[in-house]
Amino acid sequence: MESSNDNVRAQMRKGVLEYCILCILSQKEAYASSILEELKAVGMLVVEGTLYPLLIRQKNQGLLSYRWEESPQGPPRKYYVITDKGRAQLEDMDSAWQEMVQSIATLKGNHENC
Amino acid sequence: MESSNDNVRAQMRKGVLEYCILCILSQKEAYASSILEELKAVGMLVVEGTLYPLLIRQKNQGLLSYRWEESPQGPPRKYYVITDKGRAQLEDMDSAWQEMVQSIATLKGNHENC
DNA sequence: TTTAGTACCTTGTGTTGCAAAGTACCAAAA
DNA sequence: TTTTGGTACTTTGCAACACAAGGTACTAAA
Repeated sequence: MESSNDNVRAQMRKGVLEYCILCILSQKEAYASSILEELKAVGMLVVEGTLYPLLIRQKNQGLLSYRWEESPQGPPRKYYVITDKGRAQLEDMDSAWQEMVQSIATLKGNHENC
Repeated sequence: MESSNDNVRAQMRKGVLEYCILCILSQKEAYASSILEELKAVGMLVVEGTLYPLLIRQKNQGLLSYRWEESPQGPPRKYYVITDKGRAQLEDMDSAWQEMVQSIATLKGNHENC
């Protein structure tokens, strides 16, 4: 049996990834592989099969757009760009995240033994 | 179209609810309705159809056990109790949660405009 | 021409939260 | 007694999601 630890983290990541993507793209344009690198750098491991459908979903929702750009090496890259609608959603998610952090802090405060 | 805000929060809750339940039960035994009240009190709104299957899952995983107790009014209550295995998992989730909070803080640090 | 590296995409599976509806116990009112 | 309302637990069907695995395509070097 593998460590249950991995599964715990995988479950917690759900629903937060979309927030991370918008956060990254709010600063600068990026293509999928570079986003994967950035997430990996902060300890949020994600795989391609998760990220690509997520980017496509966010594009279809109007949160992102993209443009193609030549790569110095290899096939062209699809650079994603956050839209105004995406920035608005990011603000919503920012509030939602902070509220959730607060909720759990309160729960832990009520139950010191956590 | 309804506020996208609700959906944002619903998505973020995923994977964190299990953590909240263990946190609440780590302090004292509780039955489903009282857990719902406590979650509502800290702003983590959940409905019955979510909580009951979750409790059953955790019980089947050996994280919880339960006992029946008479109610002063109405049908008997199913009091859930955290097990040693549940406490171990709670420690894992505690680490996982803190790491995720840190990851997002780092992402936001890298991108001040978030 | 073949190989290696980079990049993007799709399919199938299992898990999960939720809405909605159902079952059952109890006590007070009709 | 029967009905009503409150409390509590359960189940079913659905949609969204992360992920594993496999696939396609472009480029350049061997």
